[in-house]
Amino acid sequence: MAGRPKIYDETAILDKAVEVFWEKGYANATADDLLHAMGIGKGSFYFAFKGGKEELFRKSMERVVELNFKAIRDALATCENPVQFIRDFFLSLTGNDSPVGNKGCYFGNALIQVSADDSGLKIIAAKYLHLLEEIFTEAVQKGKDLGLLETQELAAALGTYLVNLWNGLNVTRRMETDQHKLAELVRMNLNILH
Amino acid sequence: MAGRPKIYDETAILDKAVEVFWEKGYANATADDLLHAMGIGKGSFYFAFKGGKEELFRKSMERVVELNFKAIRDALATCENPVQFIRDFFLSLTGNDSPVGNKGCYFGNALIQVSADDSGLKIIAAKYLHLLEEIFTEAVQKGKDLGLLETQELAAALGTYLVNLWNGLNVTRRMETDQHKLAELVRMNLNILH
DNA sequence: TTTATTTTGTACCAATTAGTAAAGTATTAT
DNA sequence: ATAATACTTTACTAATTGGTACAAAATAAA
Repeated sequence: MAGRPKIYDETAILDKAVEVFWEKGYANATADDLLHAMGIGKGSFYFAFKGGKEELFRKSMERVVELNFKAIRDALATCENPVQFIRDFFLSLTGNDSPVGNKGCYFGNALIQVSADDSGLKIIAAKYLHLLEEIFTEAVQKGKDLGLLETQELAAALGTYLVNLWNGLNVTRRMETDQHKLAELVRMNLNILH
Repeated sequence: MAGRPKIYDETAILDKAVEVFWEKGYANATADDLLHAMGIGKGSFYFAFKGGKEELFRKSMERVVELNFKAIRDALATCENPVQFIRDFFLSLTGNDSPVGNKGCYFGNALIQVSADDSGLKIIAAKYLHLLEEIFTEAVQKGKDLGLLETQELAAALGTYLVNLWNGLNVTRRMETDQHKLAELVRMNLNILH
């Protein structure tokens, strides 16, 4: 295999694209915004991402799953108290220093920002949110198996509950900056884990 | 006051604009889309809405509040069981025939779709979501006053809880089409009203 | 060194964007 | 009728959009 070598790191520029999409939203992020942030020219871009903006966004979603969801799943797999982990996870969302910030959920945003004709992207975003739901469900099941939960609710139902809480918080955070109210809101919701 | 009379009904074309914004999203709705749906020319449009798309959206938000939130508030004011009203309200969101459909919340959508530089619109959208929160809070307070609720939680905290549920459902509906799961999700959330 | 292969930079393009300018039309007040 | 006002139509513009074409450049293999 011969040929001129790439002068950029594929995942590095993908991370830059993620930043732009997350900050500006899918519809508002222009090709120029993205190219500038990625630091590559049009030729390189359309060579690497033949599908243009849509393909870039698809790959950026994969990257976000890789970076964020896998990390959560791994942490849950190794931690000894998955229920406490979930509590801490949601409470951390109420702070100013939240990893999510006020940028919201990458996939929830996508579901709302992507135009109707790009329904393929929406389906993928929904799929990844279902993955998050599964992660929550597994954590709850593990908590039950360990005898940390006495609730009669099914683990799957609680997984749905938690992904809905996640979806809600990512919107509510944008209308409500009072951290105490947010923390109180999370506390009330987490009462379901008993 | 003299002058050529308008040949269209101001609120009628506003309703058309609401449809387009709700269907396509703020960023994806082009001036052409809007003008075509409203059935007026550019001249008339920029005459009636000097601020262009942004002003149109601001007025469209007012219109949605007028049509939707005021109706909820009025219904709550006259109904005899506000708690049951809230239960019915949320359960109705889980059906296919939901008034919200899969278009989501006009204001939640706005918070996520509007670009960062249009922060004025976001502030207004957040304000209207706070209005919804107040409506929920009042309903809960009324339920408490009537002795329909024995919970120790404050009405305001429950109002926040309910607006967060609203925000969550409007996203979760887009990833989860199974109505039974949605109904179960709502049931679990409404257990907090006891 | 030549050739094949892969990547990059530049110039270009057609379509669409939001928005303006201005001439013309329909009405009321005088 | 005439003038003042309020609205509409049409044509235009300047900028930006995503995307393409293609020659030049950088490398590995022959």
